[in-house]
Amino acid sequence: MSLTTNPIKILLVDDHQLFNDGLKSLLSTEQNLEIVGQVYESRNVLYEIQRLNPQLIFLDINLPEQNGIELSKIILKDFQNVKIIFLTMYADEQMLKEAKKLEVHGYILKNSSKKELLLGIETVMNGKQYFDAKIHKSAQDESNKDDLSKKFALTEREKEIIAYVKAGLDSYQIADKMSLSYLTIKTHRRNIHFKLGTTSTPELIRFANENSL
Amino acid sequence: MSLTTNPIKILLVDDHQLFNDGLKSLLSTEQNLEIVGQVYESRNVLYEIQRLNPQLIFLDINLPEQNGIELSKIILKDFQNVKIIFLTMYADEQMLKEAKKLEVHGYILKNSSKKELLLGIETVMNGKQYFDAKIHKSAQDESNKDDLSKKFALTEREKEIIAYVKAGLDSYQIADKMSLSYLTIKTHRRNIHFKLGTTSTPELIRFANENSL
DNA sequence: AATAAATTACCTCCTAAGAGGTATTTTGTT
DNA sequence: AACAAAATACCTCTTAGGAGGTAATTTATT
Repeated sequence: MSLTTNPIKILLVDDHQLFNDGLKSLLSTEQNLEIVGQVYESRNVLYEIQRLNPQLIFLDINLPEQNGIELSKIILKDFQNVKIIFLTMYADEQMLKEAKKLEVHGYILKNSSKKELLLGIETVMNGKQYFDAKIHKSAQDESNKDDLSKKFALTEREKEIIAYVKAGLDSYQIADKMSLSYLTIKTHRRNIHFKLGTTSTPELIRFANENSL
Repeated sequence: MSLTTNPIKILLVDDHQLFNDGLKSLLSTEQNLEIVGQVYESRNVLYEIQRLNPQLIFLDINLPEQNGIELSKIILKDFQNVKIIFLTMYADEQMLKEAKKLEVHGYILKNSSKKELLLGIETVMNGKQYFDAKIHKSAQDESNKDDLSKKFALTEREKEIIAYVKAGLDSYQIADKMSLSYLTIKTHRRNIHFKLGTTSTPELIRFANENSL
C-alpha cells in the first residue's frame, strides 16, 4: 500500500542546523516520507510552506526570532490543510497547555526515538492528535512543578501579572495591557505577595527568576 | 591517506535521542569517522568511554542529571587522551568562559553545519582547540557588553548597588549592608537610572538581567 | 599641586507600591 | 442548582522610590 501511495511531504523547521540536517538524514531512509524542505530561520517558514506545499511540518518551538507558538497560530489559520507537530525539548506543562490550546496536531519531544517519531507522523496523518507519551510522564514530573505551583497556588492571572512585572511594567501599564482597572492589578499583586511570601517588587522578581515562574 | 589510517572513533553524548541518532546518521557517510557509541544518559558516559575507548566525545552541556560541564571535568581527569567537544545550543559568554576554563578541546553550536562539525573534528584531532566561529561573534558581543559598561560607565559602587537591588533589597537594607546613609543609596540609584535610561526598579532589574550587569 | 571623577550626604515634592479591609461578578466543579 | 475559586474593583493609610537640586569629602590621574 505504501508503494502505491505518494510519500508524505514534510517540512522541517529548526534553527539548529545539525539537528535539522540530522533529522533529514535519519528520515531519508523512509520510503513513504519525503523531506521537501528545511527551514532554519522562522522568517522563511511561511514562504516555504507556500512554495513547497508540505502536508506536515515539524516545528521547533524555541526559534530565535518568531517562536514556534506564534508561527503555528499563523500557519493554522492560513494553511488549514497542513498538519503541525511541535518537535521540542520542552517537556513542561505550560508549553503543552499552550500547544493543546492552539489545537496543534502533535507534540513530540526531542528525546524521542525515530520509531516514536514515525508513530507520531502516522497518527497525525490519520487525522488524530499525537502527544508524546513522555509528556504525560513529565506531566507527572510536573507534579514537582505543580508542587511549587500548588504550594504557591498562583492563578493564571497572577502568573500573567508576574510576567509583566518582570518585564518592568508598573501597575498602570499592566492594567492598560490587560484592559483592567489599576486597582485590580493592585489586588492581584497583593495576593501574589501573600502567596509567595514576598513584600516588594524586587523581591518578587528575584523569587520569580529563581523559581522560573 | 584517509584510506590507510583508521577512522576516528567518536562517542556521541546527548539526551535528545532524535538529535543523537540524527547526528549519527549524518556522520555515517564519513569514511574517516566511526560512531562507536551513543549515550543518552549522563550516568552511562564514563562506563561507555571505558568500554568503547573513543578518541573523541561530542558532549551536550544540557543533560538532565549530571550536566556536560561536570562530566567533562571527570573525563578530562580520568581519560586524558580523550578529546572533548561541547556540542550545545548555548551561545552565551558564560558557557564559553566555563568551557575555556575547563580546557575542553572544542565548543560547537548546534546551529552549525556538517562542514563546520567536520572542521572541528579535524582541528581537535590535530591537537588544536576549536571554538565555533559563531561563538567568537558572541565573544564580540561580550565586547559589546564592555562597550555597554563603558557607555553606561557604571562605577564600582553603582554596580554593587545594582547587585543588591537585583537581590531584592530595598535602599534601607542596602545602606545597612554597605554601612552608608540611606540617602547616599538614593543618590546612587538616581545616578544609575540616569546612566541606564531606566525609570523604575523593575525596569532596572530587567535591564540588568538582560545585559547581565 | 591641580583637576577630574567618584563617593558620600542632605533637602523637598510627588507618586507608585504595599498593607488592610470589603464586595461584586465570573468561572468552574461537583 | 449550589458552592468554591478566581477575577474584578473600590476605600484608606503609610512608606519607599523617583525627580529635582546641591555640596562636601575622598580617590585617582595627570
